[in-house]
Amino acid sequence: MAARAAVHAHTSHNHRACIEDALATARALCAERGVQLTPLREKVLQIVWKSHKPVGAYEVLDELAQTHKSARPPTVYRALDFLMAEGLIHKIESLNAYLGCIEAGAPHSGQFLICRQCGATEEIVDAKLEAALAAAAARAHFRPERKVVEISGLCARCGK
Amino acid sequence: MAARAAVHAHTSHNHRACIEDALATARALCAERGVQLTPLREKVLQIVWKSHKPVGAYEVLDELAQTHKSARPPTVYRALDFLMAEGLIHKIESLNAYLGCIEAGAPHSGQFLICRQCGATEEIVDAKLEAALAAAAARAHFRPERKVVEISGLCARCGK
DNA sequence: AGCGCGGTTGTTACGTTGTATCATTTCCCT
DNA sequence: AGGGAAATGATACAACGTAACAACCGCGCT
Repeated sequence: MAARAAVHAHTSHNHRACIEDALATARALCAERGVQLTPLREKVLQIVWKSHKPVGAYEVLDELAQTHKSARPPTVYRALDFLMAEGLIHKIESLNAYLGCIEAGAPHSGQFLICRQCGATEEIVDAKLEAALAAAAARAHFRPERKVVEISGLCARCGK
Repeated sequence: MAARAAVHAHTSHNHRACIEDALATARALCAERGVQLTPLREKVLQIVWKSHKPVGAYEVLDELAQTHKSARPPTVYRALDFLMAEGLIHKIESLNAYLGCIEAGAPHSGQFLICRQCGATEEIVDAKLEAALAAAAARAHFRPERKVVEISGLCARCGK
């Protein structure tokens, strides 16, 4: 799959293309892996990608229900679980909300900058930070499996 | 307040002393700050410190209700909010649970190693990791306020 | 065609986590 | 004693998440 151009949550960009890019990547990945990106799952992925702000499961449900009358909580959670398992979205633990992954394909725990003012959340990939996490775990003889890194504060735009 | 000896969640230690130490530190800190560590709040703090595993709010409620018949969810959440505001406990976001803070006094966002097997959760203080977090935020011109770092996996004992 | 099977979705009900709101009590200060 | 701020009591509800079973659907097999 083509590497997606780095898009910053707080900068303006063609978000329609941003969504399409994410969906195309997802379709390619799922085809390659032999897993089913069903219409329902794709719709949920699209809803999560509607913005660069984490979106709650029940917010997804409300959106989904507009075109999919039978949608219920399990409908949404199953789709979200699938998308997380395939590394297409992340859960933001400190918000109980979900965000499209900018590096789909390489399964990873993301690192996030969450603006408390505007809500925009940027996924960052920082090798030094990753190394520091690994080193900290190693020092305690701890075998890491999942790493949650969520920095809340003010983004460049809101912090001025 | 005296610096607490570094206690590792997974190593055996005199946990009764561990609790007493935490409570004494809390009493001293609150007195110094002129805030009220009421019997109710102290009881909640003690319950959170019962183990080195994060404890859910409703688990605290069940314990508390045994001696405090009028306890309700708001009772517990208010006490937990107070203890967090004073830096005496942390919330573990990925578990929706609470843990006693080993560095009470210096308000900080903790860094945690959470064993998925035994549940023991160790708070670590890693300057390099802290620096990496700050650097990552600075690179994005992001002003950090709260940092959530939770590494899940297997502790030294369980990972053997 | 009919059958069986795994994966997906539908459906109902419920469990867990967290809050809003207002009343009441407590306790200090004057 | 009275007034006010902080803390707690009490009721109700909102938000987040899951268990369990039924129904459906595509596909390979005979």
